[in-house]
Amino acid sequence: MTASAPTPRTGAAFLLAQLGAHAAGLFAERIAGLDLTPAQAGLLRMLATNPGRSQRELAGDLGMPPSRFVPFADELEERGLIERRRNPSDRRIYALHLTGKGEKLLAELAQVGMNHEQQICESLSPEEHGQLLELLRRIADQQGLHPDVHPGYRRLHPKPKPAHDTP
Amino acid sequence: MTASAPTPRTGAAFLLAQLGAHAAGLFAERIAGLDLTPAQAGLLRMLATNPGRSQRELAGDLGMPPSRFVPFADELEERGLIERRRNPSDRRIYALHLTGKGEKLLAELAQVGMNHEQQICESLSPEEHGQLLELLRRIADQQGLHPDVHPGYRRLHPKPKPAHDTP
DNA sequence: CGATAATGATTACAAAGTGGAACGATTGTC
DNA sequence: GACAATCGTTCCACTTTGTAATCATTATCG
Repeated sequence: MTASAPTPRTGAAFLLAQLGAHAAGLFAERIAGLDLTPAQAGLLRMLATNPGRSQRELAGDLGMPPSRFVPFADELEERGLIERRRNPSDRRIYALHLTGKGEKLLAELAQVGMNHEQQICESLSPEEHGQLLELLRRIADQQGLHPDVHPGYRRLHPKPKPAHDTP
Repeated sequence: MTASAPTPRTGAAFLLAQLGAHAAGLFAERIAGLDLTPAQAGLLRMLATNPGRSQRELAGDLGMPPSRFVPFADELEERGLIERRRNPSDRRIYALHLTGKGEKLLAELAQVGMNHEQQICESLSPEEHGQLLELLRRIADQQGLHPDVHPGYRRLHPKPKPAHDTP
């Protein structure tokens, strides 16, 4: 076969971007069954691990302007998944918390995440899966990525799903 | 340290999505110096490896509707990077080709890609880098991903670069 | 202690991005 | 030779996006 390739056309960085978008899209499809977007799921997880933060902080971590965070949180609050609590010492701030319903949904979300993980890593042996995890964690750590947020959360609506059954 | 984690909060799938978005964003910043978006770079590469295809085909691979592909290709043509050639046997079709200028830019792009790869995999030994490549390729292959396109190409404008020098 | 600046949440709004439908031109089918 | 299909393109309504202005509350400071 031919030898020299001008570009490493399938370098690790490109594969990461490609697989990342693929995995993110697949995950978005899965959680659409729970009426959640990736950004919404991300917020729920953030609130679970770190409750009581202000909206501005959360918006910052999600990479979206505060103005768009408001209706974003509104919907989740109307659905009874999160709660806005006033801070008595500083009444400007809304401390966001997960409701019981929100925690329940988060549990379902965890299950979905497990299935998703399995689907993505289907072609890997348990040892290889462990290897991959370690390599990815190392890179993520060295690149200074926070454990809960990724830049893709900026986008609210992934897409309205042109399904495969409507002719 | 604490033991049970309700969710594999840093599973491989999540890390892939996170790192993928990170790598894609970083790459977008790099090629912004060449006045290119990821989608534009993707098209150039597609034309290099597979010239003469129709606009509809290319739009399909890029995941965008033909209506948006037209101005997208227009700009690249105005900049003299690609060429629309009429097919004598079927005058409906425009066969897209890379110009000399386009090939030249693609070479620069390859260089950028190498630097980018190095930056992402900085924390890995050569052996580990090879391991990662093999694992990612296996997954990508099993997930049915084409070697040249990834779903992130759907988006045209990555962002207007909020630089770090303008107060 | 009262005026002023600063911060958080929210609203208003203009600009841009997006996909689907409609339109000529050309080609395949029968 | 009429009719459906295909390609490139234009048109357009709809949504998404970020910035600026607004209101309430708190810190600063003379």
